[in-house]
Amino acid sequence: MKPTIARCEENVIHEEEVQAAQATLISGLEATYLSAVFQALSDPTRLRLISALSGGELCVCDLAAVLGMTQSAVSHQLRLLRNLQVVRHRKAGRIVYYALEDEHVRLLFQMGLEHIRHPKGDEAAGGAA
Amino acid sequence: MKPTIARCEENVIHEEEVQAAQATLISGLEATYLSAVFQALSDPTRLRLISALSGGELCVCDLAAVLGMTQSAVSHQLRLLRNLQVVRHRKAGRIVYYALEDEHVRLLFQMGLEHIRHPKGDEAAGGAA
DNA sequence: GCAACATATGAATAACTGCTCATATATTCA
DNA sequence: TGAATATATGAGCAGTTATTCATATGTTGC
Repeated sequence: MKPTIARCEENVIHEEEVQAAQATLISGLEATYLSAVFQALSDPTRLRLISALSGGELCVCDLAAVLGMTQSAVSHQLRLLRNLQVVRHRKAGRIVYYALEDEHVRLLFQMGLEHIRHPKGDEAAGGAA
Repeated sequence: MKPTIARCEENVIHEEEVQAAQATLISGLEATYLSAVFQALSDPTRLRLISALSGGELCVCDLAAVLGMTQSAVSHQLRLLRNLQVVRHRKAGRIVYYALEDEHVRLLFQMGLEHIRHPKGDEAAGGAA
């Protein structure tokens, strides 16, 4: 980058910058793990579930009521979050209560929310609430 | 929740908890905006692009070389990131350089990476690098 | 033990997504 | 001006994803 010769030579402008980037590049495995975390947070329904649970434990039917969705749709999403260990659950008879389990997902959620609610000066205006 | 009567009455255990959750629940619009941010970060290729760009500006062909992917695949992803204003670009003749633009995406990326690399004690073991 | 209840699960489906392949577009150079 | 170069774009395609609908599973109470 910033080459004296603005020419992609063999599809690479400057071998040094490429190697420097590769040296610090996250690994394929890190990318896979990290993408799974963000993917958990990439669906509006799941975000709203996490938002509801951030106030404390709730059962499936209450979650369905809060979100205005069917029990089944909620259950499917909870299964996904459970498998990712974002949430934990406990049974009390027929009732199953869910709670947030993964603290760093909670932090990512809160940070993301804070940013869309209060964009900084250099932020794009895509997040005004 | 924590009801004396463990019975979902009309699909809601405790109307109070449901209303409390709804009062603080993120709106559908907030969920949509927030999910877009996390979705930008939910693909391994895009994460690796962001990782490469976090070290500084790079051109498309260098990015393709760094990631070991085709120019086309990289370009498509850059278009998406551009449209989300995660990256900005400048042209120097035929060469197009891309750089990270959205500071809060950068912070989310860094925080997420830090967490998978250094899980805390209460973290699930799904992120060990 | 059977009916009621709360939730989980599976199949289907429409919509979505990332990459390949081809080519359009913009820039440079002889 | 035409060829070469770097990148953007679009169609196609296989794989993925969220919800619906149906039903399986586990728990409770009479």
